[in-house]
Amino acid sequence: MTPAKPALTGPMPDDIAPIENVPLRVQVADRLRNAILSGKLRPGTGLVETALAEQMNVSRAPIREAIQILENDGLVETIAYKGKRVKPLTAREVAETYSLREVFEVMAVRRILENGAPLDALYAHCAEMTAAAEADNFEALVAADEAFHHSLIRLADHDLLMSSWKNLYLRIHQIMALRNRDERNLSEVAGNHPPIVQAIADGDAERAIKLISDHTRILAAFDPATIVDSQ
Amino acid sequence: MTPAKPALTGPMPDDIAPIENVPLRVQVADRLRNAILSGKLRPGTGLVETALAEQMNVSRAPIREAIQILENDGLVETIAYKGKRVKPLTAREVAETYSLREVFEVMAVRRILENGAPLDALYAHCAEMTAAAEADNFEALVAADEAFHHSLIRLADHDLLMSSWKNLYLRIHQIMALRNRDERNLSEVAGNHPPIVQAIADGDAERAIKLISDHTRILAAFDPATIVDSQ
DNA sequence: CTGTTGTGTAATGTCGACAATCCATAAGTG
DNA sequence: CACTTATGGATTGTCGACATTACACAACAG
Repeated sequence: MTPAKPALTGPMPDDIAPIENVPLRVQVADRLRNAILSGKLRPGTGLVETALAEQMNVSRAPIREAIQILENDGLVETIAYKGKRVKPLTAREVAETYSLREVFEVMAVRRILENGAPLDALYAHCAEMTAAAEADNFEALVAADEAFHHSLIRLADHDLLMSSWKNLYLRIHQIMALRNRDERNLSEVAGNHPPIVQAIADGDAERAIKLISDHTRILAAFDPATIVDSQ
Repeated sequence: MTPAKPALTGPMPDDIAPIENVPLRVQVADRLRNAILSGKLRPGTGLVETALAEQMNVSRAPIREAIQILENDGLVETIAYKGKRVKPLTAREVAETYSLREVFEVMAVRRILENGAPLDALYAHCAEMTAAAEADNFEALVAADEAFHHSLIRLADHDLLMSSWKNLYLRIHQIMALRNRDERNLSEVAGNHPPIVQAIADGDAERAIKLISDHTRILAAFDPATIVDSQ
């Protein structure tokens, strides 16, 4: 069926890394996004195109487009002829972000219960969390927690929900970076998740929804003083 | 308390219409958005910057930024170095759009029930719908329906929900424009709404949620043949 | 001193030109 | 004939320069 191909085209290490042709605007957007999400660029900080352009050694065009990308992400806002700045983060916005997240995750659980889905990934991330908690590794716990919730959304098999959730989670990253290190008991956080998976596995809709709902709501508690709301 | 101000600053007709300084990119984006939402630009249609620029007598910069705005709205997608096009609309996307809308509206009802809100606007829009149905005015009915749901979301007092819903509703506009005129009985559509308001007024959460849920789900029914999905 | 009016500066908004990339098609090669 | 390699055209990506706007501050008038 498939005739032998010429020998010249030998097997090639397929991780030779194709040359990524990432447009400048994307590179710029990624750098700025990282800065914002890591809290290095605090809410209210002004973003001046010319300054950024000079700093990054590119023209203003990619900078403008990058900032627009971040605007789409909801991380930056523009005031015509005045300037662009990292979107201020009010206590209200934080609360709204978490409440919408709750709705998204409940929706995911509902869909998983209705349509079914393999729960292996969820179990795996639970294990990761437990391990991280025992090792007292905060970073790892946070990563595993995000992986858990990401998997939960993915299993819901709903592209629009996924993209909406991802977009929302950007702000959650920002919020987490801005607020003081959570002094919650690590093992408590880790312990919250397995019952959720169990309830889903049991097909117990009411319990699963209540658990995921409570869980995301608890995460919403935050210290308002850490949020910069500069004008 | 307030000293009399100099007479020179007399009362001024306050509808003197401030000169609107709408950036070109916004004008372009609005025009393109209208074309897409009204179905004149069908999904899959390629958007060539140079052509648009010449056609609208502006340079490519505002065109690019306008297209990016539409990308944020989820109406356009870009393929690097290849082109931009009106995002194809698959049956799956349509279904996802409506299911997410359902979740949003249920969330709104929940919040209204929890926090309370004046329902006058909802009653008013119900009346508009009834009138439109009696006059057999399809356009007016659609407008009133949107106003009803918009008010519902507004009453939930949740900015993020509002912006998410608005963004979602853009696609609903597009879908409605693309699919054949709904042959549903106008008065039936109009009649769906008052019970929802009544249930909210009664504080009957379960009924209100079921009604709004059923209502939005019914709207999701569509004729797949009318959706263009040109690869 | 209060309020108005000018002016300058800094930022965004817009433009036209050039560079980089992809795709299709044709030319070349064993 | 199968496959590779040029080549051309079309499209997006990037750049630097100029236009427009808004704000702050100074100068001025009542």
